[in-house]
Amino acid sequence: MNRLQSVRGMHDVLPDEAQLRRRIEQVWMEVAHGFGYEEIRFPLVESTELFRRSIGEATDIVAKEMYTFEDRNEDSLSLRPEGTAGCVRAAIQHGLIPNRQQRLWYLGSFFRHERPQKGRLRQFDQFGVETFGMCGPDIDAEILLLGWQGWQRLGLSPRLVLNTLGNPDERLIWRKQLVEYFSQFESQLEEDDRRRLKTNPLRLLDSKSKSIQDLLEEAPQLENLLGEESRTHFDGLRETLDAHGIDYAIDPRLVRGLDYYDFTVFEWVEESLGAQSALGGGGRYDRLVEQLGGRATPAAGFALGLERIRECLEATATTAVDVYLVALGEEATARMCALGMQLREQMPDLRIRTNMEAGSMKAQLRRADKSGARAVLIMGEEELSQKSVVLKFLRGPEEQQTVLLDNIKSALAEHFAPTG
RNA sequence: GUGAGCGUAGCUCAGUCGGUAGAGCACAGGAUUGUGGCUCCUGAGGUCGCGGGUUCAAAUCCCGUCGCUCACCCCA
Repeated sequence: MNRLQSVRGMHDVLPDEAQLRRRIEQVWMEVAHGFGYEEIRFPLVESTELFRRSIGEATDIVAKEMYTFEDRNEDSLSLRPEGTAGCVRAAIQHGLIPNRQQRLWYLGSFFRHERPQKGRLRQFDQFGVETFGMCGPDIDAEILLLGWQGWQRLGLSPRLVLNTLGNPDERLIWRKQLVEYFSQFESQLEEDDRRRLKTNPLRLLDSKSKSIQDLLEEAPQLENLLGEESRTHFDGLRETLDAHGIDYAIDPRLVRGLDYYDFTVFEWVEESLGAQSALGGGGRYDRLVEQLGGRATPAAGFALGLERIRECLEATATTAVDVYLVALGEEATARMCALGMQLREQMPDLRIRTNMEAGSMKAQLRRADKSGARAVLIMGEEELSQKSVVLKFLRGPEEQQTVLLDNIKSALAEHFAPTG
């Protein structure tokens, strides 16, 4: 019988790392909160149809990376591979969209059946924001400012890469020109690139193959096809970013792999991560709401890969408790347990760990030391009869003292100032 | 889906020419009875990823498989 293990590409998060993960999540939740965004939660499973219609049939995500299955009613369901589709579906279903502005954020797990590697898991966590009902470049700028504040608070400074994909008409023309251009060189193209030329020619732009990169030098540029609206939008976004002193680079080759983007697209990139270097990305998707059955509504958003962000941060986990409770003998153990409950009620910020499995004084103090506790309370026969407890400090020069049970709260309060 | 490298104790790793396993850290107990950390002693802990093959004998050689890592691909 094989030893049970987690499924491929789906990792456990152990206590050391969990703490850092929680910090990252907290930063983003607080930043979104501070911008007046509201939380939304939606299911991990949706009908497969939803993802086909939003992300696009031809994308790799839908074509070969989804966890798709039939349930007992023979309905085709899929584990969500990204957040935007489900968020939009939920917003439409509950009337969150028409005739108003909406700013939402979400946090959760997503699933893609890809070959795992650094920065790429089959189950991964994302934080994302989606906004509806605002068509100007100022909302594009706002979500970038929101992101910028998050990076600041985490002490990171990923490179912001920006591009515009124009409107669908402009893009269609560009796409045709690209296909024509690359078709001349079809015989020189590698198999992957030839396939892309057929199915998703825009993706040739970010191909890593040398031949493509060389050919791109002379390839038709979308910039030359952009109309008034597209230009004004992009310029407006850039002005706002400049006004806030936010650094960015324009990369005309940034296209992204989901079909629903228009106008603005962007990524935050941290090169040191290796091949999977995008910490997050997003853009504007003005057609998606209508495409999914809602009233036409402009929209913009982004998503961040929490595991990748974690990779950039040092684990400085401190799982230390504050106070460790040591007791000798049955009666003292029971009395100490009660004292612990009392103190947790009186001082809810304190982390108080009770010794289990008895053990000698030596063993208990050793566990206290390992727990990282700054102070320990000790109760034995003597203290029991005196209605007192020994307060001993493990980390500082303070002498240990015997404290009456009635005074223990104030004695602790002297050494553990309430935080936050 | 493709390619390369790697799977030995909880962790990091050693293991020669095939002769059925070791270290450090971590863990538990002790060094005169109720005081942690440092030191010393002792102990516990291993289906050598899994399955098959070759052999008198496999952690070691061969095949398969699962997993990890990195890259392609793709994206967060």
